Amino acid sequence: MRLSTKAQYAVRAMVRLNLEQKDSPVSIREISTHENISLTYLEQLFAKLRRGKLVRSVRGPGGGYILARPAADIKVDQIIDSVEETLIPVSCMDEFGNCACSDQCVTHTVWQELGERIRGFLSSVSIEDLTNDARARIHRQREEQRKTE
Amino acid sequence: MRLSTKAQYAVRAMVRLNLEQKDSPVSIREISTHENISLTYLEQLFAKLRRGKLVRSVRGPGGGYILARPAADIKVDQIIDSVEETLIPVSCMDEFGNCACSDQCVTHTVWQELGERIRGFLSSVSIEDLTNDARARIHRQREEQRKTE
DNA sequence: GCATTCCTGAGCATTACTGTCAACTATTAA
DNA sequence: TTAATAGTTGACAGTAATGCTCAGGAATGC
Repeated sequence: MRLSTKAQYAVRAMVRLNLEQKDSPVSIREISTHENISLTYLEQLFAKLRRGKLVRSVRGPGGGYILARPAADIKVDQIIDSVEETLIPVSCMDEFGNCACSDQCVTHTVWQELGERIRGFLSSVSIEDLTNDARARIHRQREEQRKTE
Repeated sequence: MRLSTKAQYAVRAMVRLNLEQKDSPVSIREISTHENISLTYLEQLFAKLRRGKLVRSVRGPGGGYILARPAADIKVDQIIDSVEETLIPVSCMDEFGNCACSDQCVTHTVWQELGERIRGFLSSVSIEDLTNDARARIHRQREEQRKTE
């Protein structure tokens, strides 16, 4: 029951993009350095994020990526959808809860409800939330570092 | 974000065990037929369920497995734990929410909370619940079949 | 003792994941 | 126009996990 690193990377990259984004686009290289993710792999992920209309690309010198919408309007479940990771916990079921099993699954209900809870939670969390959270954590760590010095 | 079939099989097998269990033990063969799961594979799963103290085994002719506790006291998360599937969505985090990442994960919070929600939900669902649910579904299907005849 | 059932460990094919590589296209500064 | 920057695409390969089989062994009831 693990999220693929692809999905994790995508969320981290989006948060980082929002952290670094001021007025100008943020290059993939910058995100790669900060998050320690392979540059070529990030290219793949951002292609998908662009197709999912979560980011826009700016080409040419000084180019990079920018969020396509305000960070508060981008939810974690949308990011995961964009990189084509499913949030449905079993493979015999589609997104509407229909089950492909020939005879009735005796366990249908749990998985359906579980999927709904997972999506429900992830659709309630925005990039903005996570960015604020990250800022607070970075701040706290600096404070503690100062104390020990 | 898929549950392994191992975990799904284990839950289905437990529900089936409760469905078929009257006074005498239920053999793996019986469960295999009903749930259409390979017999030898089920043997592996039941070995783990036994180690997890969710079932007890009775050897010899007429033997099989019985639930180690009342069905209402066996929760789905315990079954999944027994077959060694994790409910933590990311690999850098342990069950207490401690993160192994060298620099701080900017996305730590979501995954931790998501994991807690998943476990919270699955620990609220018992084998008894699922069995009742399965009985109701079987009943409903029979009714509909009668109508179309 | 013999059939039935559980028990155990080794092994193996397939798939999915993670990432690299190489070539290409688009945009812009100079 | 040309060089530089940056994104775009598709093929592919190594690794790890998954899902499952097989071959035997051990306990038990009749």
